[in-house]
Amino acid sequence: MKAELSPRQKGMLEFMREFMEEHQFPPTVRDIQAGCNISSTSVVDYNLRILQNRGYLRRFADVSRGIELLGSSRPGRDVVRVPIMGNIAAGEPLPIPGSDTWHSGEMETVDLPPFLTKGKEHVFALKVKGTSMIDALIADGDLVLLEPASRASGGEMVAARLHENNEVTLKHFFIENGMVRLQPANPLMDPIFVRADQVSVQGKVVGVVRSV
Amino acid sequence: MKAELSPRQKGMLEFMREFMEEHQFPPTVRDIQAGCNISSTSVVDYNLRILQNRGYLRRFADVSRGIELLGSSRPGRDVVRVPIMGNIAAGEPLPIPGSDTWHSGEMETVDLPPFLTKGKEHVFALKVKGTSMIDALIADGDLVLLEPASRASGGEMVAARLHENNEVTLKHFFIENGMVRLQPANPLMDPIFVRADQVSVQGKVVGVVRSV
DNA sequence: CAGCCTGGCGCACGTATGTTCTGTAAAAGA
DNA sequence: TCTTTTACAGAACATACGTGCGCCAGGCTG
Repeated sequence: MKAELSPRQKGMLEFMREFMEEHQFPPTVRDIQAGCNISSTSVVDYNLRILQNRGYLRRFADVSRGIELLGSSRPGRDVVRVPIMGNIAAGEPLPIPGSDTWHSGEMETVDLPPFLTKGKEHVFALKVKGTSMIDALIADGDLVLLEPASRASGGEMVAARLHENNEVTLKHFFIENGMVRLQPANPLMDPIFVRADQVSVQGKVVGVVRSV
Repeated sequence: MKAELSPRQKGMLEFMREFMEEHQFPPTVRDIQAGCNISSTSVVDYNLRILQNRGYLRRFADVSRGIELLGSSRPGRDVVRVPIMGNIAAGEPLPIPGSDTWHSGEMETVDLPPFLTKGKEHVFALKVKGTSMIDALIADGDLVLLEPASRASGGEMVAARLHENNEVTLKHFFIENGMVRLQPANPLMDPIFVRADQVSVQGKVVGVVRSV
């Protein structure tokens, strides 16, 4: 089977994407025919069939506009809605979501590409206030994405609360013979060592988003 | 006009949203009829008409599945497709897009929430290799979002090429009596001063995305 | 009560739309 | 050369689907 797409097939794909941008339903066979200057509906059907076999789309038999665009070039659709639970700042407790606080209704949210949350459930976002996270390569105004967790395995970036001064900090988490090592993401900075009962994990960091 | 929606109308709205999650085309009148246990298509049409008048949706006459859901609960839609033009690493030139290289066809892309690009045109992304951008609070593997530019005004974060060693670096850009000051985002680190003809701006940084 | 809304029902009509059948012509094998 | 495959054309067919019409049951109002 040939790997290349004919120019007509490429044109049809592009037209279908543009069409779905404008309306939010797929075009009919005759829409494609008119939009791509094709003289017969059977030609559209013919090429649609090919595009389907190559995995560019799926068709539903006997369903009007029954075309489902597949593959990488499908805009929209794959976004994950993540709630912004509040702020994170030095010296303040982390607003961890209880299962009760989980109405996404009327809470501020962001739509993010799924590669940032990678299937993790209950990911939430916090807005960073201040520069106290700078050793985690996180600046003022950044959005950190967290996954609720109370334990962590070696090397994961976590939001850790130090009982001593009740501060929350973002560090890489290691356990080394009974002690916890909190390693800043910036290799130029020194790690912190604390007793395991003097630190508690509040969540795992799954991503950071910065808008300048 | 009554403000409340009848339970049947709410059910129809919910059904339509669920339907569009599953497929990516709107349901027909008869789909809604079956999905909401309504005994006649005309009832569906009747309530659809009401929902349209209240601004919950738009309908296209004589078009199968010609229903366009409006309002806040429309996920997807607002995403910006940004091409990933390549890598950015210390000592390597920046792959700046020419207008010829602008076919989004067959190029790797990411869908991002629009607050990251904020209306800027031709934004593109580069994947950071290595830790050379660490003074800009950018880690290995981060995705930096750039807007093509050859000039910058005071304080903007730019991708600047130093002619001396032909390195590209991300810094805040300032002009101070004929000299250019490149200020790292990390306030603990010292700025670089160079002659204006010894540096060229390659683009403005508009955002950073990190997936851990 | 007659009128007149609202909300619902069933049906049938017409068109919008997917599908298929019959050809044609150029390219590709053999 | 003959055959096969690819790509397209045109038309007819079958059905998916929106829409309009008539009707009915309650709840008002005069």
